[in-house]
Amino acid sequence: MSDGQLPTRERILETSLRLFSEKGYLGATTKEISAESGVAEVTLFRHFPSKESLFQEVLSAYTFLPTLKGIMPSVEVMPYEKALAEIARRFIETLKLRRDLIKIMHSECHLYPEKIKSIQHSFLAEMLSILADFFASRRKKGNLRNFDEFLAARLFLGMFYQYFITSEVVGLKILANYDDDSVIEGYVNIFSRGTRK
Amino acid sequence: MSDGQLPTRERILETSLRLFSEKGYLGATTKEISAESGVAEVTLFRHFPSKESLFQEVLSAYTFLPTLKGIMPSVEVMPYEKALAEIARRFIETLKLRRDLIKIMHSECHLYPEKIKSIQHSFLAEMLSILADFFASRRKKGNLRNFDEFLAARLFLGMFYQYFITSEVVGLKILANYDDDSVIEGYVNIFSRGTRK
DNA sequence: AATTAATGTTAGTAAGCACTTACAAACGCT
DNA sequence: AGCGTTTGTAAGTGCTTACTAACATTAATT
Repeated sequence: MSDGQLPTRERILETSLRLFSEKGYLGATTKEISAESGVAEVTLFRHFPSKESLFQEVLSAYTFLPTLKGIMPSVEVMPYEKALAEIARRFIETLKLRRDLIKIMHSECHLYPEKIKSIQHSFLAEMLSILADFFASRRKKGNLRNFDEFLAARLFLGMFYQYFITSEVVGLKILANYDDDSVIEGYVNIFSRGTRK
Repeated sequence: MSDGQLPTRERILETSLRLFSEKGYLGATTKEISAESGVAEVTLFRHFPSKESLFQEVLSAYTFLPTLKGIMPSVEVMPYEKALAEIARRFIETLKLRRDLIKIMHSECHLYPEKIKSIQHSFLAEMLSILADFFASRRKKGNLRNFDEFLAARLFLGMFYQYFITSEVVGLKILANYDDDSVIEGYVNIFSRGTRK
């Protein structure tokens, strides 16, 4: 084959991300990780001094900084409900892209609390403040009634995050007959009526 | 001592519930479980033929059937928003009571997907239908506008479940300056305005 | 051609794991 | 007193784990 593969280190990191998310930290063994990476086990330990440091590096390597900031300008001109739907759509899209990492954080958050918590916290905090700012600017235009912006932001992100986790991570198809778009539409409809004047 | 302790089997189950929820299935060892139960390791294996069967029995023993059905009559006469707040309060209360079990299901749902999924599914499905009925009966009275009741029920439970998980299981105090009651009030306020006429 | 760096192979370590066997001690019941 | 049940102690099974040491191989660079 024409050697189109990643360097050893990245291959190990990618395989680790997948296996950790599938089997958890304890369930994924260094033997299996190295085998699936196509390297000898000793090579893994030459790149990462221990399994724990490998895990930490996986978390660091694939941290996703929220891309929500980038879409805010484009929804600026949309009507309120349409803007909310677009934000939700992009949010779910981002979550799906990082599904493996989210699975890890979802199932191993008790093992490495400080590391995972700081990742989740910085992610959530930035998202919340962006969204809270959005609500504040819409209120200035006179579209919204009075409510706590941070609480509303958390409610908004939380309801979609919960939808994502339940259907994509846990695999519970409790709303099997609805697709993403109709859930978004239904949720956003209730939320927007609950927040606008 | 005056022997005020549970029978051996129950003690092992209780300790297992705690340790599985703290360390996960793989992280909790039979040695530690038996030690913390105050029994010999061999006694554990005399009561439960394997670690896996012990885990299954923990899940079965502490399954909680939703007590939400019992509170619906009492909220019948309340005004809409007050009823929603009471339902949310009781829901969170129930979740807190079963925090350990929920932690297990939260972190081990990849290990025994079929068992855990069926527990979560039956729990969720019953909750959702109770709540959907509640919405339907309120609409008959002319209080509510038209919306999909199941979608709304899932939104309602989901937003509070997510709040519970984030603050109680993950330990993320992102809304640290709000207590349960003000979060309930804020969420319910938006939700009720979004669903009533 | 010689050197160097990255990797593979093989064989191992020590520890921990779920789980077992054999036997002794304590207990209630008749 | 005798008997059955439950438990504890002690020792050990075979397996897997994370991790290592010694040496051979490959490939690119000088």
